Amino acid sequence: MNVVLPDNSTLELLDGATGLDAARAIGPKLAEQAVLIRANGNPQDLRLPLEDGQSIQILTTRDTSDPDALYVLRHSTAHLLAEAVRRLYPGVKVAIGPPIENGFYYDFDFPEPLHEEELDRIEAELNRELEEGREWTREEISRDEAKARFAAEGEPYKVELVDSAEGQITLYTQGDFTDLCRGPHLQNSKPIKAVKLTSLAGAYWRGDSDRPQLTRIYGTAFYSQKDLDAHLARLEEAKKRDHRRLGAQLDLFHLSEHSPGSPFWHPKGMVIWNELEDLRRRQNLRRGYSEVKTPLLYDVDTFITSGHYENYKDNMFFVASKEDEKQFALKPMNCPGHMLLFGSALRSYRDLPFRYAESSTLHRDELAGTLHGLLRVRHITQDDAHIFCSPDQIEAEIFACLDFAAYLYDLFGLTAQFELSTRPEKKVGTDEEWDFTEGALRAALERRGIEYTVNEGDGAFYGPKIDLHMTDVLGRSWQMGTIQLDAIMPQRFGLSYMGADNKEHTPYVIHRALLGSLERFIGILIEHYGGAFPLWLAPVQVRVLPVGEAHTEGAHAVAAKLAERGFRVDVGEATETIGKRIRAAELEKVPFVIVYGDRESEESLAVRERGGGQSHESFEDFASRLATLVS
RNA sequence: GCCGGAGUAGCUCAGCUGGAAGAGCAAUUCACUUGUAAUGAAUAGGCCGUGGGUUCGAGUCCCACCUCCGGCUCCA
Repeated sequence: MNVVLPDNSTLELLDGATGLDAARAIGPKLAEQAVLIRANGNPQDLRLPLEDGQSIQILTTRDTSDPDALYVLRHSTAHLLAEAVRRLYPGVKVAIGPPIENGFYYDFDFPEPLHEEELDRIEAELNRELEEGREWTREEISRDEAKARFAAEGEPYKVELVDSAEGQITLYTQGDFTDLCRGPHLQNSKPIKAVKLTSLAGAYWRGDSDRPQLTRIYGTAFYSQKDLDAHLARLEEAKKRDHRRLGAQLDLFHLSEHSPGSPFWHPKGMVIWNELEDLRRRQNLRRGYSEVKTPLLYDVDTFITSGHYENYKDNMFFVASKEDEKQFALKPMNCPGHMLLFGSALRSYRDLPFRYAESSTLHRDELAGTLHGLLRVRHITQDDAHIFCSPDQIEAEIFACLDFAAYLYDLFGLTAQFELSTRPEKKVGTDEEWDFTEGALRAALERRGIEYTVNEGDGAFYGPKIDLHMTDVLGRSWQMGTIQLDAIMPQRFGLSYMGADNKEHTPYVIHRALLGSLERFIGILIEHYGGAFPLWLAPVQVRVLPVGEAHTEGAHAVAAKLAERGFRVDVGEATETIGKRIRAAELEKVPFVIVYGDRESEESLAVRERGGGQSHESFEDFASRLATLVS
């Protein structure tokens, strides 16, 4: 048979030849260094046979940054970790250990709790295995045989995994450890040059919080120590951009134990907040939305009607009134308020769609362990809107939402990943309704040519949704915008409009937030810009520094003239050396610094840009340059 | 909520086997009057997260709680 090599040449092999055979046919050195084969683009174990006509690419220890090559390296390292743990902790049960982005993990059920300090000991044992060297062997066995084998070893998790595994059951063995595994794996442990166990965490078996919690050990591995060092250095750099660190450093916000999960916005943080609010208002106005304001507090009946009480009561804050028997709740979302608003008058099809916009304070009693700086809060502010429309208006409205989102994300140079979430188990409404709403969202994405992934069963209880996700500096994915199509809640609130046929019809509602939560969006922006905001968002846009006390008056005059033109400007008084004040401005990431001394005048200002560039220009030139930059 | 870790000055952190709470930066004052990333000196600043316990003696050891960090679960 023949296979095609990356240079398009053909390699002739015996029938049934494996990837390793192909490597050997090319050269012994290549065979030694081979870690994985890509057959028609798919990663495949070297031990598996090739097929006639396949195009193949052999990955070696030199493909140190190829994602597939790193995956196989880390997957094999995870198996070495399991071997080491089993040797050090008799009685431990092994669960599952896949490679992940930037590393791998392995889940164990330890007889005694494991503590972080013990990671060093495990890492040492793993390195000892590497020194001894390990070879992997692969075998295919029957399902029953595999179950019997793992049952005999006292590995109940593995037995369960065999039951749910699809296709041929394969085992990989190295040292005295055999694991149920689909592969692929390295030939031997020689390519593993650098290993680090990074952290310890609890993780529920099969991701189910009703099942036992296992101990997860995270680690990473590389083809060279240099790559590991670079990876760790990158992590350190990323931590410097962490919005929680920059938030304090730039004096934007803080969090307090007196109100966990609710940011205190400082004056400088509020500047950014208000710029985003202005942006939201301007764009909503331009796109036909109407600003509304609905209460923060509602009787519980409202949330029973909406269905939120049943689904989310554990995450709501309840409030008692001394005069009223009724119990109240702080709104965790705006939809019921907007439903009541729509239902407050008789509506005509001629007036549809209604686009109610409100950026209101919401409270959600999130579990303590899930709070995370600005990215997961209890006090949440969405740039929310609800569009009440007729069936024939749905498509155009969804298109408009997608375009609006694209406009906003482009403005910040952010790229979102789109996800379509479909009917969940706890859905309300009929399958026919869901077929319609899911179909409408899917069609909108496809007709706009947007790439998306599908999260089956991840929709809201009242409708499917398109979510826009962003990644933070440490690679964690967060939901930003969401566009949801709802056929259910308007029915539950008994909403209707009069149609052209003089009959009552139930409107559809599109729930949408595009920035998502203002808190979270600002958190993402802080990390995205590393605190160096573009001029229009910068809390202080220009700082004027008088060289000496004699220049104080002149500096204030320049500052006042800039403030008059609408720029955010302050003066760094001459109480310290000019060098120190410039340094402070750089650390605060102020976009422009004007040094004002004997040599300066309105005709010639000394302008320093963030990062160090210097120029001389007249006040008028500088002011018009700023005006261009913020527009 | 669950697993593991951490809470010492406004910030970043030291404080060993229990024996008189420290440094740098920031702040304040004084001197210097400054030219593009740190002038010098002095001063002030602490319920060592909170509550309980062990001890002659607790920042240090034990218990509970709170908050934060890394994950898991959850995220309308």
